[in-house]
Amino acid sequence: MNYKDSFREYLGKNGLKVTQQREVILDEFLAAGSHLSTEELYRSIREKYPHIGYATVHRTLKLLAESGLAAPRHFGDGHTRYECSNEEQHHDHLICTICGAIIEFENPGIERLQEQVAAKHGFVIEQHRLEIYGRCSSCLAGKGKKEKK
Amino acid sequence: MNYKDSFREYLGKNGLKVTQQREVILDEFLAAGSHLSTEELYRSIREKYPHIGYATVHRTLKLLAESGLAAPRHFGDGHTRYECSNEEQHHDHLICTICGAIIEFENPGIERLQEQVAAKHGFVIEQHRLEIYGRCSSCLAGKGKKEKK
DNA sequence: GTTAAATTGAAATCCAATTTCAATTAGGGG
DNA sequence: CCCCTAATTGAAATTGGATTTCAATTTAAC
Repeated sequence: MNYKDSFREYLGKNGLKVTQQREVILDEFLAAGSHLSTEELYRSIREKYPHIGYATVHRTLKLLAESGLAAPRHFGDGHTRYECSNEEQHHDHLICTICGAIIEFENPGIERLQEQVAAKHGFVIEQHRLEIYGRCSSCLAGKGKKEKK
Repeated sequence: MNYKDSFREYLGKNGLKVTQQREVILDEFLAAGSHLSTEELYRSIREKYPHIGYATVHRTLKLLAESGLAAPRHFGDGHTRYECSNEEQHHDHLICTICGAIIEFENPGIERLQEQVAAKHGFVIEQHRLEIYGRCSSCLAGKGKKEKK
């Protein structure tokens, strides 16, 4: 089942309605690269659909998160960003402190060690967050390539 | 050199002044357990020193962070928390989603794997943040032990 | 002691997130 | 297809922690 159907199903099961705005916002969310902030997605949508308000974008992103189709992230710039929860596998992030690029990665070895650490403290893991901040290869090579993410 | 002297040295080198408030706030910050929010530290200080304002606590914590004596953390409850940067070794956190307890841990193996991941992407690490959220042993055992951190 | 520069603290401001509320829309029932 | 009620929308207002403003005060160099 695709994203649109999943979202419609979630809405239906919860007595919520399928609206034009929600459809548009989901489409644009999927079309835009991941890790967009509410503000960025709103600006992007406003170009084609000037009648859609910021509050609706905000609320729809929260709905997507509740439905499990999107996941909120915080990378320290004060803006909540959302990414698609497409992959079944958990992933973490490399964030460039120069250009803001965000690279996803997976590492089962790290996950395994985390489980060991948790077990040692009698902890049961619900979720985790690993963010590595530094300089990406582009910024290290030609400084000034100013990739805007 | 102890914390107080380190802080005084930092202040001196930067043309800043050693004030009673800054001394008190550093003392209380060191005395209180780590991971206190600005608000929590302010409340704690206010009992003994009602004349010290929130803004001063806030500014002093930022100064401590700039001087390298404290490090700001964000654990998702919307409050900035500060911890002592005493240990030379980097550490990460286990956070209980029930009682809010925060446990520090170190794991060189995880650090090593992070370096490998970064290298694979041509990334140079500046810092990282690993937070593991879950249920601590106390909360798993006697539910209701309501440890308030 | 004098004095300029730094600091303080109460209040104001900032700003993203969130909520309010009147007008509009979805969609089940008839 | 129309009605009707609950859900939704969007502009504006509100929230809340972080930060700044600014007049009064304090530090510390001279």
